[in-house]
Amino acid sequence: MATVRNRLKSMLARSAQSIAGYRDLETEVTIELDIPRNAGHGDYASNFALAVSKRLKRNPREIASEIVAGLGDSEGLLEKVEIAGPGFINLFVCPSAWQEIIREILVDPREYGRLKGAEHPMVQVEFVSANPTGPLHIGHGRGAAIGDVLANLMEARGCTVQREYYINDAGNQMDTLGRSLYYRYMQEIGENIEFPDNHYRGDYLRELAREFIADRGESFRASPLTECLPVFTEYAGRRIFEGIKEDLDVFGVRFDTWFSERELHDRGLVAQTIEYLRDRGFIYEHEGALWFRSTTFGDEKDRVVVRANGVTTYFAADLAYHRNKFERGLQSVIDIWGADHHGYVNRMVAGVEAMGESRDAVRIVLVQLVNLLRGGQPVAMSTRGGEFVTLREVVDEVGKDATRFIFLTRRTDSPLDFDLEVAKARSNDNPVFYVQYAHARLCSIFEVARERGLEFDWRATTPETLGLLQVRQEFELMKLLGQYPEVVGECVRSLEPHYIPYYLHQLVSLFHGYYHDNRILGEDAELTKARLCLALAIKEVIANALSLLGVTAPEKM
RNA sequence: GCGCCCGUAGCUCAGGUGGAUAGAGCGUCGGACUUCGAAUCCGCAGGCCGCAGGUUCGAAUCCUGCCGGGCGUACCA
Repeated sequence: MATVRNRLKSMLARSAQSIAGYRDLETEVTIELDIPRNAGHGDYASNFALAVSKRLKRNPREIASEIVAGLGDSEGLLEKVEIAGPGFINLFVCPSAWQEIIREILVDPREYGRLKGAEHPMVQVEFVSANPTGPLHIGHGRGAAIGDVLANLMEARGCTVQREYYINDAGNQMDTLGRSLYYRYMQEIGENIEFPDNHYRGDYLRELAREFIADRGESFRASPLTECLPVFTEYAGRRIFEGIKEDLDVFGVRFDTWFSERELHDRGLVAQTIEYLRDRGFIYEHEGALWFRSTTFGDEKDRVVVRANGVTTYFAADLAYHRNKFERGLQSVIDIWGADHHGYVNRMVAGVEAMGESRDAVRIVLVQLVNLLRGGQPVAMSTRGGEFVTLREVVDEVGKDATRFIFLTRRTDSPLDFDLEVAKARSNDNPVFYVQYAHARLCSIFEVARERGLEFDWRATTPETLGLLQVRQEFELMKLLGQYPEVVGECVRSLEPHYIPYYLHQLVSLFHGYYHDNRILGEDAELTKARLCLALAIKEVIANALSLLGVTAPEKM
């Protein structure tokens, strides 16, 4: 069913067609509805008359009254309409329209807020994609949460979504990793050898070296590095990657596909892509290197794809990778990147466009950095320096739910302070418990109802019974429940999940206040039924929203 | 230097496509449990929305210029 807002919008749009002079305008003015802050201004308000008054050269209040006169409210949606101030049209919706929302939710709670369109565009969300040279850190965790939830949201809006992890397992960073393990290995078996600069210093490689010794013994003591390096590289890469998968699993993140960069090279796709772009006239030679003409598509300078020494760049692999994505039949690609990669956005979009895709076939979400704090004090983080806090440590310490919720409660392009002490607190500081508590509390109401032998089936509840919901907070709750589909839609439109946690907080806060002031299980049997319907709808929407966030909705806490 | 992002309450942050009196949490202070969960609720205080112009009926929101902060500016990965 269309939302109340959309039904009102089309009513207004029909009426606007009959305004004198409106149809002569070259472009239509889209009708938008605001929810006024002040309840006296109605449930929804339109500024349409103000927006067109200049172009029609007419008084906005006159226009507004014509629109109001022409409103055909065949559904009986409106209780009253007022023209206010300079020409706002304030719409007051009938109570029954809000009460219907409860039934709409309860018919299929898990589908509420979702869209089942005829089209199911194939969308890929590529995220995390951390180099397999060390464990995931807290910043990766933020990208993981955002990517995972965006994927959930796209699915909710009718897309077929593929979650992909791009593994940067090519290039000399893997050799550096292998050498790093080798040096730790030699140290662990008692060789007096210095750990060189520019290698991975993290403690995880000391641990890995000890595991390696347990697995393979000390037989490489006499082997020259050049000879045994592949063994160390393979071991380190494999074990670290296994660790990454496990950490993601604990964090509740799963991928459909793992795409290897090395495979891209091995299958010749990088070379093929360069040839493909050369055929299309976007590759030229300059000072011994091959360049991609990304300036054609708005990049600030052209980019090297093959260096003078014959080695392809990372960007060349990225071009091949994105070409491959579209060849796999994806219609839309969303890349979740760390904000420190923002300089690569233009060249990547240029690359996609050069391959004949539209500019917006690829959308890049930049996730800002996470500042890790403990009790207000910064915690130093540096991969090479080896002093950092892993995602796993954070999740083990503060839990999956709190970690995800905090990551998702900020705009993606806003830097995030993550304080371990706050995240760990089982208190008001921690918004996830506030929301989860409401769910547990709602569950316990139904538990008590059962204990009291109360017969309750929302299907048997009539509109007349729901009409007993008349308290101010009940209307506020019903209206807010009605907004949920729009909130989900807004997240998808803007690729920003944070609206969901804010919505949840608002909903739960309203509920806690309502609960405090009113008895759900009261003296009046019919009113109790009506309130249980409302309570059930709230509980379902909370669970629905939490599941989109990948956060559990506990029945008890 | 150039580019991208950000400056909103003491702190951390929300404020689609411009709307009517700028919001929340935390913190401070003061109240509310004999009841369906007090991990809750209610109230007080707290603001030149970085600064200065501009656009218009109307700007936290759009434009320009400053100031301040983060990141990026490789034939690295």
